[in-house]
Amino acid sequence: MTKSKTSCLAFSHHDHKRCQNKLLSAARDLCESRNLRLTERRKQVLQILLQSHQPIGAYDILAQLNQGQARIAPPIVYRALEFLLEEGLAHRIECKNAFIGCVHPGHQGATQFLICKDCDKVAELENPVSALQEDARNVGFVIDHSVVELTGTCADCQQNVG
Amino acid sequence: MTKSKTSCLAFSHHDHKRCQNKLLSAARDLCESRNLRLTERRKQVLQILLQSHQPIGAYDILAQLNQGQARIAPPIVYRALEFLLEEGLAHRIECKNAFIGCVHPGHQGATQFLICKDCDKVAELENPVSALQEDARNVGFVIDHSVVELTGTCADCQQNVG
DNA sequence: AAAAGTTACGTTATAATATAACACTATGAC
DNA sequence: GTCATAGTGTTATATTATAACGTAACTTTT
Ligand SMILES: [Zn+2]
Ligand SMILES: [Zn+2]
Ligand SMILES: [Zn+2]
Ligand SMILES: [Zn+2]
Repeated sequence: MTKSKTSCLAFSHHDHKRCQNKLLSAARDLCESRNLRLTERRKQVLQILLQSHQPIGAYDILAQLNQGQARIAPPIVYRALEFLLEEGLAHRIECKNAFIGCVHPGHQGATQFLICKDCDKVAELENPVSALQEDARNVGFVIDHSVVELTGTCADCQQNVG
Repeated sequence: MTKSKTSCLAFSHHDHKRCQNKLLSAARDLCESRNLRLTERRKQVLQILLQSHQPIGAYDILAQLNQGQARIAPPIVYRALEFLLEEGLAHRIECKNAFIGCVHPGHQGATQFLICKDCDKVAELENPVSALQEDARNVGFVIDHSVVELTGTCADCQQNVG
């Protein structure tokens, strides 16, 4: 019960400013502990990802970075994203070609996403996909990476419409 | 056991020519029963998708269609794909931006894919993602569409390497 | 069968997403 | 300081996808 709530951060009302700060600081700690550099660029991109629990496209990130007089190019964004994805500080939402900040940085194992098609918020779960894993094992398939993206309507949005 | 084997067509040695013919003919039946037109174009694209159990990109499909003197353009392919996806005769593999023929046309419900990163073959399963569905229900999320793509190494490819 | 309505196809142009290749700069190790 | 490496910046281009508009083909109605 408590677990579910925690996992579904995106769909529960919370102090998001605190949420952002906590995640940013967790990212700093994680990088320090792994002897990696959370450079200014990487931090900028992570902060943009953490602005909301909605995924954002690489070119939208780029646009935000270029809001001032800066004129940087796509590779800069993609490289920062590459770093964040590798370290598990962000995730790629395949069905949207977009990216989102990880809400439990440092976690091990696979992640699943609940994507609301109405408010566009994305919640991150951490269940084992047990039945599938068993099926895979039965046919001798060794899972390396999983993409589990469930699109639908979150509780809030159901109320607002129906 | 038998179920698993059937589901994992892509990873089991089989008479693929027969497999193709069966699936094409199933597609014809399905369209007829739904009063839909499996036009020449749509059939062409489906046949290309059914050439193998590996996903293929829209532009590769286009290239095949343009092998003769034909010079058709992307929208034609995307429209045929749209039709096939809507009718469940093909699937989109999100993590590859590619498409694959459905191996059990007419099936109801969600599908999961096992994607071998070595031979690139894709098997289609039909399990309910029960644990996840329960989690979703617990937070009041109503699932509409699911993307489940497990990338790894198939049994054959494990032998060939390790 | 002509007219009208609808679905599918074709073409052009362009949008949106992503990467290759190469040069420059900062950082850490010695 | 020199060197090696990792990170950034820039240009150009590849890859994937769709908007917009016109034509052709099938269906339904009359
Ligand atoms: Zn938050
Ligand atoms: Zn919602
Ligand atoms: Zn086959
Ligand atoms: Zn394989």
